[in-house]
Amino acid sequence: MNEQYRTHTCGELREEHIGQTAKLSGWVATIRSHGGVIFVDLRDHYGLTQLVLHDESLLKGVTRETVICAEGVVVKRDEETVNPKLATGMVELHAGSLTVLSAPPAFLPIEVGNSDSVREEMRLKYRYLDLRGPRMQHNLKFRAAFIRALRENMEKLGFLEVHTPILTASSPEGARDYLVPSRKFKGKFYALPQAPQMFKQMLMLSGIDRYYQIAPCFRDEDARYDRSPGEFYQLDFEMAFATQEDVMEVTETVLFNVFTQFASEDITYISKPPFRRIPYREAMLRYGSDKPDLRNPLLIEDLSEFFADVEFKPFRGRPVRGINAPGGALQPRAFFEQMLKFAESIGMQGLGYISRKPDPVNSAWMFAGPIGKYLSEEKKFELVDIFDMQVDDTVFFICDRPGMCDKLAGQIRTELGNRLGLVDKTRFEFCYITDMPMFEIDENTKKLGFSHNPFSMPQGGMEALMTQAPLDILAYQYDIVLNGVELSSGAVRNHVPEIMVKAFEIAGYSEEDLKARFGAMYTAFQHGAPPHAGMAPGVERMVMLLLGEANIREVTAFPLNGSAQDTMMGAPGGVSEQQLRDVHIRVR
RNA sequence: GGCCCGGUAGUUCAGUUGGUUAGAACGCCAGCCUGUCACGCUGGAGGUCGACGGUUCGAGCCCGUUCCGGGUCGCCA
Repeated sequence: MNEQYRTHTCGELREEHIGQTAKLSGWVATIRSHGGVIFVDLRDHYGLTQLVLHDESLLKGVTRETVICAEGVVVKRDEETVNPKLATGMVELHAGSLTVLSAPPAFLPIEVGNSDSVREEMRLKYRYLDLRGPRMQHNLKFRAAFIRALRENMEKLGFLEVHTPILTASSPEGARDYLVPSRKFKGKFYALPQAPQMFKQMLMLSGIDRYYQIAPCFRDEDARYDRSPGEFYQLDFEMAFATQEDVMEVTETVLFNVFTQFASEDITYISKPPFRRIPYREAMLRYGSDKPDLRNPLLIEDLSEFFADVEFKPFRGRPVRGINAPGGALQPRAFFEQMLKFAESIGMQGLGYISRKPDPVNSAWMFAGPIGKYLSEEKKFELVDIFDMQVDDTVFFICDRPGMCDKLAGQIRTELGNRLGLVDKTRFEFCYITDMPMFEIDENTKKLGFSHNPFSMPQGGMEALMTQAPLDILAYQYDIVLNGVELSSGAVRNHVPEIMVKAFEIAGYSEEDLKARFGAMYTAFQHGAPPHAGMAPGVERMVMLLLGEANIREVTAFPLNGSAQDTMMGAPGGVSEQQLRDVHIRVR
C-alpha cells in the first residue's frame, strides 16, 4: 500500500507504535475541544483512534463526518487517560497536520452510530451514513464470516458450488415473479428466480452429485420482520441418490457447526444433532404451529373427547384444546383480562379457564374459573390427570371450528409462554417438521390442491397415490425450524415422471397441463433422473437469529423497505420512453 | 388489497379541553476552557406542524380526502 492516505488504519495503533510517525485517514466521529487541547476521534472500518491537536485553526471547517487525513506522532497515553473501551486506547496520535479530503453538509440527515434512535425510513434513505455506525459495520462483518463458514462446511462435505441463472423463465406456481421484458422477443418475459429449484434439480440430472450455492432468490411478495421483500439469500443445496435422512443429516451437521461457532456468549444451549423430528400432525396438535418454538415449554392437549359428554354448549361437537399454565392461578386478574383481550383480537369468542387452588376451609383444594361449574367432580379429577395439574395451575380452553382450533391454540400457547416468561431466550432449539401432507383442500376454492411443493415425492410412491385417500397421503417434505422461525423447507423430489403425472392428476391437472406449465422439468425427467433431495436454509434469518436482531433488514447492507422500495436509489423508478419502446412496453 | 399505529426544527420526540409568540434533547453556528473520550459552560440560528379541503371568531389538536412510513392479516407451491 502506498502511503498517500495512510500508514495505518484507525484500529491498528498499539503501544509497539509509540514514537513512530503515522498517517491516518477516516471520518471524524467526535470533536472535544478544551481550548488549548483538542481531541478528535477518527473512525474507519477498522476502529477508532484519538487524535490530539493543539491548534484549533487546524479544525476550521471540520465537523462530524468530515473525511480527513491526519499525520503525527504516536504517543503513549498517561496512565489515567488510557481508554480501556478502545482497542487503540493505550495510545493517541499527536497530529501536526490535518487535511480535509471531503466535507459533509452542516446538517447531517441522521446521526452516525445512533441507529436505535433514528427512524428506519431515514436509515434506509441515507444507508451509507447508517452503515458507518458500529452496529451495521459489525453485522456486515459477521454476515460475511458466517457465509464463509457455511461455504467451508459445505465444501468439506463434498458439495460443489454452481451458479445458476438470474434471468430465467417465469414459473406458474408459488410466489409472484419479478418479470423482465425481452427486447428481442416482443411480448416475452424473463423472470428472476424465486429459488434455483428447477436448476438444482437439473444439476442432479446432469450428474452433479452434491450441489450448493449461496443463492439469491427473488419474490414479489410483501415483507415481514423475517422476510425481505424482493430479494434474499439461501444456502441452497441438493444431493443425488439421497434420502430425507441424508439431507437432514447434512443440514443439522452444518447448522450445528456454524451456530456453535457464531452463537453469542449469552447462548447457553444449542440443540445437538440429531435434531428432534416432529411429524406435522403432531406439531399442529401439540404446538398449534408448523414452526413451533420449542423454547416455550407449554404443550397443547386435545380435549375434544373430554368435552364430548360435558353440558357446556359452546364446546359441544367442536374440537377443544387445553393448555396448562403452571402457576397461572397466582396471576393477577389483569392477566386473565389481557389474555381474554388477546384471544378476542385473534378472533376467538372467549377464553375459558379453570384453576386448581388450595381450599382455605379444609386445606384440600378446589377449582375456580368460569368453566368450573360445568364440570363434575369426576371430570375435574380427570383434568388433573391429563395435565398433571398442580395447585395454582390454570388450564386454558380453546375451542373453534376445525381447521382453526389448532392455530388459535398455538397463538394462545405463544402468548401464555411470553406473558408468563417461560420462553428461555438463551437457547437455540432446532427441530424438523416432517411428514407434511401432500394435498390439502384450498380454503377459498374448496378444491383439492398441492399443500407444498408439487414436485415432492409422495410417501409410498405410486402405490400410495393409487390406493390412499388424497388427504391421507404424506409427502417427503420437511421444514427445519429454529426458535419458532422456519429456516428452510426441503423435500425428496419426485424424480419419476409417471408418479408426477399421477400426483398432478389428483390435484386436478392433466398431463397436458403439467407439460404446458412445467415442460422443461417434465421433459428433463424423461432422460434418466437420479433420486434426489435437498434443502435451502435462509441466510438472513440465520444471521438475524445469531445476532439477536429483531429485523432482517439489520443484517442486509441495502435492503428494500417494507413496500419493496429502495428510497436511496429510487427503485422502482421510471424509465425513458426509448427504454420502454425497446422492450415493447406501453404503460397505461 | 383489509385493519391498526404514526408523520411537529437537520435528527429523536413532547405539545393538556381547540385559545397569545409551537417546546426539549442531540446536532449545527459563535464564545470560554490544556486531558477529554457521548467532555463541560454561555449564547445563537433553525418550523409551510406530510399535503389538500372543511368545521370554527380561532386548528399542530376536530372532520373528510390524499401522500408517505411502520406493524399485522391476506399473500409467501
